[in-house]
Amino acid sequence: MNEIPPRYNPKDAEDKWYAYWESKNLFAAGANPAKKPFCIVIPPPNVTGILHMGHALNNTIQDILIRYNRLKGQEALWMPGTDHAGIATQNVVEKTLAREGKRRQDLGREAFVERVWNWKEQYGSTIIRQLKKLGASCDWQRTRFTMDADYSAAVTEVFVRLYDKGLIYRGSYIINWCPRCQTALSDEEAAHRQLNSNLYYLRYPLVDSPDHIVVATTRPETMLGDTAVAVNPKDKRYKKLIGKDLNLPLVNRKIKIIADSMVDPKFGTGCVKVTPAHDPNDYLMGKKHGLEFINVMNPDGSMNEAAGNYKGLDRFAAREVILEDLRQKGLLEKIDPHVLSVGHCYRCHTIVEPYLSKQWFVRMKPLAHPAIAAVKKGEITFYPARWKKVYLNWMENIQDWCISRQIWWGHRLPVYYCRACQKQASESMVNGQWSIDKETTDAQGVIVSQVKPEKCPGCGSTDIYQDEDVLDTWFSSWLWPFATFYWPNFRGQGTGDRGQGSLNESREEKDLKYFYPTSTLVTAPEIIFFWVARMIMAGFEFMGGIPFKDVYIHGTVRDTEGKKMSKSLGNIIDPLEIISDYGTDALRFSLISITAQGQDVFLSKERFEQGRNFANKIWNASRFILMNIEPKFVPRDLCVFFAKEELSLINRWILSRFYSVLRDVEKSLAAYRFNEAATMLYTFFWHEFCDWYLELIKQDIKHPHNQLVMYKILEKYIRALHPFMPFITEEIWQRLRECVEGDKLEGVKVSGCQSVKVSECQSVMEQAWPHIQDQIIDKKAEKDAQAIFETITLIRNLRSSLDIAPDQKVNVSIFPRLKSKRALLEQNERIFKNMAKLDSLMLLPVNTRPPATISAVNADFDVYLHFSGLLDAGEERRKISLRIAEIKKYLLSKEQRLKNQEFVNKAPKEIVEKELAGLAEYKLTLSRLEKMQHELQ
RNA sequence: GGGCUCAUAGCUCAGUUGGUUAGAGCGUUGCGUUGACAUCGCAAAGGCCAGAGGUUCAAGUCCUCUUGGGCCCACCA
Repeated sequence: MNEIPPRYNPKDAEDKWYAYWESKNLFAAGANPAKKPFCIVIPPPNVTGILHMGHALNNTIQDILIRYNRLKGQEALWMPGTDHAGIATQNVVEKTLAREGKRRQDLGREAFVERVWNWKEQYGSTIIRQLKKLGASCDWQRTRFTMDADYSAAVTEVFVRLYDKGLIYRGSYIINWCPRCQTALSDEEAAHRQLNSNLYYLRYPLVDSPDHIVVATTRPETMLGDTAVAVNPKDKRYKKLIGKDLNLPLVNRKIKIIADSMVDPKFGTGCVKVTPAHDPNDYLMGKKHGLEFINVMNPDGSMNEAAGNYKGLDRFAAREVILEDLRQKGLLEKIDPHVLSVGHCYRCHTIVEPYLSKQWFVRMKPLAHPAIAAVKKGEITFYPARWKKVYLNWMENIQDWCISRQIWWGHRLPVYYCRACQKQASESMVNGQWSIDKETTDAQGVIVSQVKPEKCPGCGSTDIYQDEDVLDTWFSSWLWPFATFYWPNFRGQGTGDRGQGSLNESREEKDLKYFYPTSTLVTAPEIIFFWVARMIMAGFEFMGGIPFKDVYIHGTVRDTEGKKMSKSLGNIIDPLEIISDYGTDALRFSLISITAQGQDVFLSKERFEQGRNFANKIWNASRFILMNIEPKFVPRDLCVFFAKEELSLINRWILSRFYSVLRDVEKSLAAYRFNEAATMLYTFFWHEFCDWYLELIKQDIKHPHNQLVMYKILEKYIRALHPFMPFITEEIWQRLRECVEGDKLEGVKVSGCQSVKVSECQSVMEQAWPHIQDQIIDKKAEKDAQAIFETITLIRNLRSSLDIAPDQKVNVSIFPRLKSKRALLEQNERIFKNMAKLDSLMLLPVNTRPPATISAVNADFDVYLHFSGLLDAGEERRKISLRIAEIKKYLLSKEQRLKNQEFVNKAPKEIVEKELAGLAEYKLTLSRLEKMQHELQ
């Protein structure tokens, strides 16, 4: 046999097997009526994306689900792709332009977009390559991009349909404006953060009186756009001032004092300056009271003409100058420190400005309705369940969605205008149909059409131009679960090769029918509003039903301080570096085993050592087995073998343990408790299979029973571990296959529904997840073996307390307290001798301490270790009385419990019986200990 | 203002519907390296489960409050 190195080298295995899987097309999936579908759509990473720990966690979870369900015999499709990420990508390309000293305006729109495409072609697949390094088993041939022609067509069609239904409208409102990106943002894109700021108290003089009133504001620069001051109508302090005129300082504009119940008399001075063009509340008041809307800022955040002397100053510079000017005029009453939460652009972190502008919106309430009902009814389940509440709370208070962006990279709105008649047109048109009443506020003269109209349907002019804006990136992402299947304009005709159905049905259409709704969506909590909620709404609106059944929300990856890992904080741990240092499997396993359901993950580099060490352990155990498999070994069918042969306790024990663990792993995976599944697999392999089983059979490794069982457990275990650690399991599986080549391996090939010999499988990926064999689970064997192991540990403990060298043999006498346990010792004498390094094991006929021994007891046995030298009787007595005190404590608690009539009456029978059995056991142990102590007197 | 979440061993965290003596990894202590593995083995030490009440035969687990972290939402001038 080939030499196997004593250390697992991930680099050797990873690229090799990934290429192998791809070359065998093992990730591909398609409509297959013979199987049940299992589908996950990837949360499409930004094309500008670089793999970070959040991706690593997110995609590891998805890959585990996909690989697990694939092994379980489902048609498992993991749909991959990337997101064009409008603002983010535009920013990246603008930065590269800046290095050449250019701005996008220097190139012009067309050339700039061309440039972004070039950038995408060159760098856009970085994240895909990195996902492959992670082992992601996506069906890469299906890789989609949200700006692909087909996908864009879906986006356009959705816009037109919603407009046609009256669910999209254009209007002037206060939106979140990023002065750096110079675009509108949705409410979700303006991330609120606490800021230590000030509350400025300004004096506004009354026109007909020497008095003034005081307003409190956090943004004094907006006072230039004030067109009123509002007080609460019930506020006695100001009642008589309502309707009076004020002289707005610095601007010398006459503004009125108005009354509005929106004003909170308890905040500040109870007087609010009203700036309808720069604040959402003021906007509402402005509408209500017919105030003037004065915009004092340019799109870049500098002050405009309306700001008079302050024109050209940046908003924050203007703030300082205005405050100083007010101070000099004695109009700045005071400044109080004030904490407030301020919106920041989620792409560039600039403070957003509430800004009045004309934008496009989606009316959300009608869309939300079925999406709320679906989650309430349990059609969609959130894991962990608490996110359901968060989702519902948001959905029930949903606001209209601002979808237009003033950038260049993205899907352009399918909205056109006629230069010749736009001013006159009073109607809007959708796809050639004029409609009059759209309930839209500001849509006159609008032509909404999937393709650019050749001439104006109103006046016949050909002077038609398209709206400059593009759509919010999420306006394309929300279609991801079905637009990735080429909805609604399926391409090919009758090309489906696996499914049945109409000949005219394209392969894509069949796939969509087969895989939709998808199975599970795996994502992070911060995406629930951006994406999850909107996908559910889009699912109902366009597909008539839910887009996925389960939503698994995992935690956020943080550093050891609890801070979110981010490049700007400089606290990232690069997954690729971990892969390079420890291997992909180590990265995956470590990540998954520390991610309790939905809890945030606090990461340090050391955490990955556990995964690396585990991989190495698996490697060496496999190496040991491969080195010890007999050349003529035939891997017979385990179940047949088990039924026919009389197996030793140890073999029955490990087989039972394997299937017990497997059952628990399945349960945990079904409940999305990945860490639990990983930990169970880890503990079983390391601490049961390696520490005990392999050590136990070492002496007799050529025995055919041991040969078969060790081989079978390893081979099955490898299959069960594969979803978690795909590379090392493939490497070992291939070596096992090689080692028993020519023989019929047990198992069922996954593809197709026919049973196929494993020897025909070319990868562990084609194998089936091990089938649980209930008849092999043997709780009695597990308990007996446990008793033996505990006793061996007890003897080792005694040896250790006497500093007996590990290789020095000793003699032990044991008294079994119950006759029924005697056979355990007799039949497994060899095990004791090997594992505890015994010269002899004597079974005591009577319970009397042999001379020159130290003792210990457990639930079943009294153990005496013979040694040469003098017994320190005092020390021995001390040990025993400690133990007696301990046992008495337990005994007492049990006695009290059992004395309690209510416990006996109300507790379930099994619990009471357990307590009774425990009581008897402790009594027996106690009497033994007391006798021992007596003998020592 | 509303909601969520966390507090368990020196550190980082598990602990499913309440049920014997609360677990893991790392770290610590002692012993051990000619054949699977020192990325290892054997043995050990280490916990009033944040605090206070309550429900229950039974609470780390359920309820209420308190203290101290973290997060999210809201039209906090």
